[in-house]
Amino acid sequence: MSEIHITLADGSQRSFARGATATDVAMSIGPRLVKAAVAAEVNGHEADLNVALPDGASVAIITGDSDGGRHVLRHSTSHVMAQAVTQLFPGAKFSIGPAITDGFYYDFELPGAKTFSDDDLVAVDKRMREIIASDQPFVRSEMSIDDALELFADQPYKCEIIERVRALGDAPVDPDDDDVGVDAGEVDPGGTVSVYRNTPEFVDMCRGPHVPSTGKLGHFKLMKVAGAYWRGNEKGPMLQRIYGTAWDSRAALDEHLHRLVEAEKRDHRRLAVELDLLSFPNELGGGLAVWHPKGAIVRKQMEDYSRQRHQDGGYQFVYTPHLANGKLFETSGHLAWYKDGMYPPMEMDNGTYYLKPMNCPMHCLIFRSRQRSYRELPLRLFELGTVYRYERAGTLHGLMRIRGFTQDDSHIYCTEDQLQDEIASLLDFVLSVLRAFGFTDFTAYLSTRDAKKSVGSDEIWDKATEALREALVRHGLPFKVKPGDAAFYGPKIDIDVKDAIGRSWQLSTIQCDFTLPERFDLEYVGADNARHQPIMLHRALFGSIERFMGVLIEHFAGAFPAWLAPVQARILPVATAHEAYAQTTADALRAAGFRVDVVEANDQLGKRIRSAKLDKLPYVLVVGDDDVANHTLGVNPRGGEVERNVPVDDFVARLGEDVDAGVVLA
RNA sequence: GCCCAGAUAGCUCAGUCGGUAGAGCAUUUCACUCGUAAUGAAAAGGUCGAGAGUUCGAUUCUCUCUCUGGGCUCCA
Repeated sequence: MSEIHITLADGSQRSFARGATATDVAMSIGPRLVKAAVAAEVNGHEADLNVALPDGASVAIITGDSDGGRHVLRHSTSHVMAQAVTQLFPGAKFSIGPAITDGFYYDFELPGAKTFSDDDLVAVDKRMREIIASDQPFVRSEMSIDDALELFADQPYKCEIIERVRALGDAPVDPDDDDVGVDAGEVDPGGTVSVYRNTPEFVDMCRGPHVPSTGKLGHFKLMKVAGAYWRGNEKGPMLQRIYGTAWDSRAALDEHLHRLVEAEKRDHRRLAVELDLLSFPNELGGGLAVWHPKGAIVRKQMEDYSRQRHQDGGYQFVYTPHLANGKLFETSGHLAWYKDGMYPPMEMDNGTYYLKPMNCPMHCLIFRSRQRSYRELPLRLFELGTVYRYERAGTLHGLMRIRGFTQDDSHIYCTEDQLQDEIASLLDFVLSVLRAFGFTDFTAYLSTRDAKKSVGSDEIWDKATEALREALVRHGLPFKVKPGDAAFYGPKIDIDVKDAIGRSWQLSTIQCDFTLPERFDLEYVGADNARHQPIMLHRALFGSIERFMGVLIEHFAGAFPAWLAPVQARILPVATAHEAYAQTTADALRAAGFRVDVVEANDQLGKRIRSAKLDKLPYVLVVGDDDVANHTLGVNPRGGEVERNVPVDDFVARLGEDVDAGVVLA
């Protein structure tokens, strides 16, 4: 038999000479496909284009413009980078170099503990392009573990990976297991090791597949150098990581780089300064922000809305102090678990005080302040509570990760019977509030126990986890599980939202807690006149006001909807003669409840309009002779066309509608 | 906390191979009074992040610290 039969992706069958490869299959379809092909899927498994196909195989060609294809391009490019680095820095050890979202990285240890500089990056880039120009083949071979250990004898990280996989033996590899997942991509645990050789000198261990030759690559850019711990272990060696991005075409690469530039323009740290919303003065210390008047207006709108919704939702408002005796946090367990994350103690003559890192212990004290009846449950305590956490220096990030912040924090005490309903209605509440701020795309996560980082019995954890899971199922909100991601006191549901340019942010959290009620000896008198322990839910919708503000700034790119905008309309008199009318009109709009300012005619109109547009105001209003005569406005809406001769009353109604439309009480 | 890169006017940045600094925008003033994205002129604005060291002299070189950016780790 000299022919083999191949089934293509569309279901059709073709015959090829024995020994035919996926490249031959692609060639039989068309030359453009050959050019675009980077790998193949053979019987459901990714494979190199140039391996001989078995008879009867199902073959799909993977092209560079698919997700799988880009993955192959990126992974192959990372090999090229490793080769470039080992050429430029003889003696460099390389560890792992996977494809990641939008790109790839490779971790190195350079001889003499050298670190990469930006100049080195330029040199690496140049050498990579030489390697690509020389069109080296990626030649796959397989060998025994012992042979691989010998081949990589001078590459300790590779040897460590091989040894680890050998230690696993034939045990099935769980790609979600952090301890093996990284290595699993590099080595086949079946007892053999596959390697890809580009040159007599450069060979890397890899499961593949790869492009047939380096000539297929080239649309890449090295992005940055970073330190990264070997195997993610903080106690282990710090390797040098180079990140790059790679695409199937110049256009796709350029588009990606353009997206990065656009995302940078939305950066809340930049917009916060440009729009005069808030700042992070060095004098305050790291991770602490001050809110300027314009930012404070946005914040007040957020807070007012939040308070209104909580009031409507049956919450009771409370206030608690910013610091407390350390005994409180011993009782709660926070000192035992998070002392490093708390600001250091203040030794006073009557005890040791700490800034509060959480509001929950104080809310528990409120619950405990008197005997509680089952008739009071669910008891929902709400506070915009400001907390302080000493986040490690390297982790701070604008408003997103900050040391002093205010949570829209609530603790709900309820009976076991009420738990399901409470969580389910809470999910409705969360999504409804988030929708009011313009978010429509949500992802829920259920975080489960990490036995090493938690307190409480298995029974309690199981009960709490099931309650959350059941509520998610009942609610119909799709969710994913994050194993071991729970807080120390209980499992949680996190809600991520997608912003206007598709990035995900974790905002809301609902946490189930059997532990604090126990630690604080909380109890209520039930209908049976006996004492029972309530269950406690922790929840925040914004997460923190600061972080939510940061997300809003980036989501709206600083162009807040009318109900949130610090200035809703700016009136520009065409000339000084129109200023009195401008002021009168501004007063009328203010009387109608709007935030309006006037910029006098000291500069040209065009310049003032430009300035107002850069401030991203919802409306710019121009008033001249006609308007003074007719009690009208020129209306220049953000993102719309200029309208002339709009009666003031009409505009008042219109702005009112805009504002109302922003607060949909869904 | 770890690796790398930074910190110069309110903002964005240039510059000084060691001799105490400059632009644009913003601000103020003057002129212009203009109908939808940058009028012109002038003025003012900086102990060049902080401290120490080397030096006749440090914003510049060295060290430490603080803060920032990108990662890693962490995130109650």
